[in-house]
Amino acid sequence: MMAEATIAERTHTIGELAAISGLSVHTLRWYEAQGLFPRDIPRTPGGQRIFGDEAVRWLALLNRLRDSAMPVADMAEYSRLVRAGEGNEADRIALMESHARSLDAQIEELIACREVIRDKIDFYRRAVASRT
Amino acid sequence: MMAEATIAERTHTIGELAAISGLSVHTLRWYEAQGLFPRDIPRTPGGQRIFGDEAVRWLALLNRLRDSAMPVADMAEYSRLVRAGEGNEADRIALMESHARSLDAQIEELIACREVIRDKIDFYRRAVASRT
DNA sequence: CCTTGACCTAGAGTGAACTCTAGACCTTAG
DNA sequence: CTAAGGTCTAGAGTTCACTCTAGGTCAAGG
Repeated sequence: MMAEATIAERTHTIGELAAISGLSVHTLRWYEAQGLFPRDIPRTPGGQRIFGDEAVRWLALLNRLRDSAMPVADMAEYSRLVRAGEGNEADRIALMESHARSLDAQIEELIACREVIRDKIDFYRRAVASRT
Repeated sequence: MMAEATIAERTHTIGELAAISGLSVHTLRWYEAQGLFPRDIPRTPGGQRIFGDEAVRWLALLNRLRDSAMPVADMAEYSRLVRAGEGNEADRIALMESHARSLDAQIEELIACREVIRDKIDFYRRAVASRT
């Protein structure tokens, strides 16, 4: 029983993938044009895109990268490395480590900002309280 | 001695303020046009802007807000509240608390991203190591 | 078959936040 | 007084990351 395949890859239309990934259909097509997929997207005979679960996972990663302010150009560079296949791990590590450093800096910056904001809020609260 | 004033406010030209704040001269003029200063900037008889240390401190705050992704429109709203003077502390608190929540969300998001990136780096390191 | 809704491409348009240009004016050191 | 360099305004231009339009094509239900 269940002899066909161990991993059942589901396929998705671009509309389904949009619903799953939270990106718009327009954006997905634009992402493809920007080279943000690590392999060519197969098509139906009629020319419509067929995405696999691989694409779903890949977009989850891209969403992380974008949410941490990686420029699209850098995501494209990373996609290019993955597309090129094994052997360029050093480049991928370099790219990711550079981004990790940016991420550390962003987090530190935001924590400092939060302190400033909290001080402001405290200050206004006290100003209000002292006018009882 | 020193009878004139207890606080010696230094004045700055727009170029000096740009050097201090890290913003460009163009951006400072644009900020003023967007209503991002809590009071009118005085001018020389010839029409050139005169900034005080107050402006330096204000821009330090704006830089914090901008670095934590507050839209210019929100900074303008905050400036408007400060410009209006005492009495609207509740509004200022609401604005800042809303931003603090956004900040908390951003920080959480970035920490999650950092985990993903670190996992990726570890994965590539192991891939490289296993090819000794 | 036929309709209807999703999909296709190429390219134009949008919004945010700057960034720069042109041509005139101001300020200050010599 | 003059020259050099900073500043002025109004408005155009840029970059990024989408977002939408027009004019078609495709696929699935009835």
